[in-house]
Amino acid sequence: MTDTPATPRRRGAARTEELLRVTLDLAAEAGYAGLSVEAVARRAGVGKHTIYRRWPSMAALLLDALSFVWVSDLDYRDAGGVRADLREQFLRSSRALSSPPIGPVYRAVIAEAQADSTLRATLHERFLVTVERSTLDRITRAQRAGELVAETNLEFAAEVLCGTLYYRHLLSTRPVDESAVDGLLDMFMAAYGTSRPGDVPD
Amino acid sequence: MTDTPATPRRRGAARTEELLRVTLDLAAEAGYAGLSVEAVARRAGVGKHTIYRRWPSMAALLLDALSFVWVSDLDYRDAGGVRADLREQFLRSSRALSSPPIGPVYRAVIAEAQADSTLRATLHERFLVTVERSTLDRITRAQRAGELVAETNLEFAAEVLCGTLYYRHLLSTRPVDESAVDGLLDMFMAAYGTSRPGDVPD
DNA sequence: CCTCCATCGGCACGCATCGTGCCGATGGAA
DNA sequence: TTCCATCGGCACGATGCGTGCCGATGGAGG
Repeated sequence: MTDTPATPRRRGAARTEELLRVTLDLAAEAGYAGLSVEAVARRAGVGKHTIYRRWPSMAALLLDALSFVWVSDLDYRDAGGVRADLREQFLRSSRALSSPPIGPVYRAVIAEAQADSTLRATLHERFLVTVERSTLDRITRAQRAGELVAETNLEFAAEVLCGTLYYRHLLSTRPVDESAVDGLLDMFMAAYGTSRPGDVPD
Repeated sequence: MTDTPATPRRRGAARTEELLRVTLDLAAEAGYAGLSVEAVARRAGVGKHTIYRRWPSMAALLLDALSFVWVSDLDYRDAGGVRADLREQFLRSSRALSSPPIGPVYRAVIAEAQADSTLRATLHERFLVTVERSTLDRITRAQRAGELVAETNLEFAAEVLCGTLYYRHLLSTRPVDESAVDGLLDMFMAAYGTSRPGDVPD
């Protein structure tokens, strides 16, 4: 996406990064509306070719722009119990996902993906699955630590956790706030936690 | 009788219903691509005014078209236990949601909704919340029947159930099949069921 | 320091869709 | 039979898409 090792990019890489920034700026200001190749080119003072030379479509540009700011924002350190760690990460990524740069770009990608199954697969693989996987890693460690019951289908649990949050973010109008995250974790721990229900640590 | 085979130029309500059908046909054949006011007008042999006189935008048409075939497909009868009932309904609506007429139209609405928060609210209220509510009703009855533990936040549980399925349908590339529904219900019953295998209630 | 040419900005094209305006035809109700 | 709301058809300006062509520019190779 940045440069090719065979052909030396002269002004290429700098332009590429600038275009990503312009795309994010545009998204932060105008939202999903006004996100178009023409608009990015106009705003950057750039010919449309300079964009099409790098990305085959607006959707591809949006995906790269998203990668540019959404650098694996989920970083599960084992700081507290599994519940506290999940809670912190969910709240953190929820804040990022609903704030100007990322939110509108994510929406735009979702919209474009509805028309293009290849793009949808890319979106799923590059963002949704990534988030699920890091969540899965964290709860796998929790299972090994005895915090979760042994016979749990952790992959599906990770999907339910992340899917519910994405559902709220991208399809519903409800906010992803503390009560939502707490409710979700209540259900998760009630289903798979080894501590007794009614006993809510952390 | 307006059965003249030449040009039965219908008016009013007849035209409205015909336009909804044409929209669904178009979606079933061409999918999300090719869903436009122009395309519907062309296909129906109709002036664009005839469409704009009825719906303010393509998105509104799509919402009505969706209502036209998605007539509260969730009908929870209390046939078996809560798990069996949920399972049946989830599988049934999943089949409907992924088949030609409804699937593409739903995708189109999702895409349009990303650009219009009013539309997104309408979509949420008219479809997502409706499904959640009928699910909530069923599990509320289950709670009264003693199948679910008393202190459960049922509203949130209904959202998690429906949200996970919608996440799979509309954002991921995984199919909503029996194993997905079973996995989801496993988690739900493990969290809130009163007869939990391997666990000692109370 | 100079030459070369890949990349650059700018402009224009053909196509498509949007939402609107206008016109003459049509057909259901009075 | 008359009337007029609705209709189909056509055209418009605006916008975005993806591409083609131009002359300018500036970094790398000599």
